[in-house]
Amino acid sequence: MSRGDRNRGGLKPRAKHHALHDVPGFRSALAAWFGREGKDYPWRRTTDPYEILVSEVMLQQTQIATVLGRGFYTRFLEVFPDTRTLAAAEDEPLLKAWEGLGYYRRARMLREAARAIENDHGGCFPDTLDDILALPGVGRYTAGAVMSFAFDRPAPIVDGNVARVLSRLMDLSEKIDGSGAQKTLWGWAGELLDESNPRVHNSALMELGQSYCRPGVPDCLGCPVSAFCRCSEPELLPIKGKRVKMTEVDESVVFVLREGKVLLRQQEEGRRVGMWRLPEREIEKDWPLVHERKYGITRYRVTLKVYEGAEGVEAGQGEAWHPVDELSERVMPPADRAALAACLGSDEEIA
DNA sequence: TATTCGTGGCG
DNA sequence: TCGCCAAGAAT
Repeated sequence: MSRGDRNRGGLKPRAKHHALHDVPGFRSALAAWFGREGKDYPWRRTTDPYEILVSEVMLQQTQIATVLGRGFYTRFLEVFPDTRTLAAAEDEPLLKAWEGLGYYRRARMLREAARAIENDHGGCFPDTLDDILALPGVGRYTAGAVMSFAFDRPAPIVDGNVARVLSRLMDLSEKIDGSGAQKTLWGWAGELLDESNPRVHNSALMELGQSYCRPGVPDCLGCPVSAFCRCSEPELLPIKGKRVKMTEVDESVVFVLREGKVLLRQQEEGRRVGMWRLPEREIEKDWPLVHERKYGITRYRVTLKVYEGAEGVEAGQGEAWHPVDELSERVMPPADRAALAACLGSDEEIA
């Protein structure tokens, strides 16, 4: 018995309809379900385009649970309630509000977007697709999201959720990474879009992708649009390209505690620019290894090795001594913060 | 087109 | 433990 047979045996109903042949039927089934079961997120309680944009940028490649559960969204809007305050933000408070979210370039580009709105649009958030798309850090998806969620204007969106939903719904057999498949997906999103109700329609499509039509094995029995779904093996869709292999790397850094201060180095360029880290150094033979931890960043599997430096260690270029009781105010990557906490907690053991 | 950019949670 | 990957965009 193949996986397809088992699937047809009861898990996934066979499609009776075709979404593109009964577009109104598909739209109403989707919207009706969303009306019943749609979740209540903070960004669904506002139509302020700035607040919507903040949520969308935060949610790029980041799970709702992270943004919501750890309070990033609410905290960010408290510190930067509008484009004017964000446009004027200094690096440190900006990155502090983003610390732990990752992809820190997003924060800088969000500030650039706020500056563009202040400088090029007189502080008034643009309400056309082209103008929103022109904002830094805003691509096709985010522009469509702001258009539909904030202004309730018709613009299709295709994110990971929608791509999964549509690839299953239409039984898309090609890899979704390619430009051809992307064009197809955006085309479907545009055809299916309910132009009289874009906010609800797009919200529903995305939420379907995170609930019933989730990655891996979906819950087709509860799915409100299963009658329209053409695929027989949803667990095999969408088809994705190969992932880059992880590369093992070591980072040897030094921990020095002197007169209640620790030595840190500010990242001058590249990833995590502006953030304070334990200084990478040539390690002397007699420095003891005091802590070791692994973390992943992009395609690297990093082993962070912390050695306790001896008397002679001095602050070099870009380095400074930071009082231990002020460390919470510095902007640091979670790995460095955790390593530092472990070193300060117990100087000797290797955690 | 392929790669880069973070982090945490989950099976 | 380890691979997978989540409301993408820029280069």
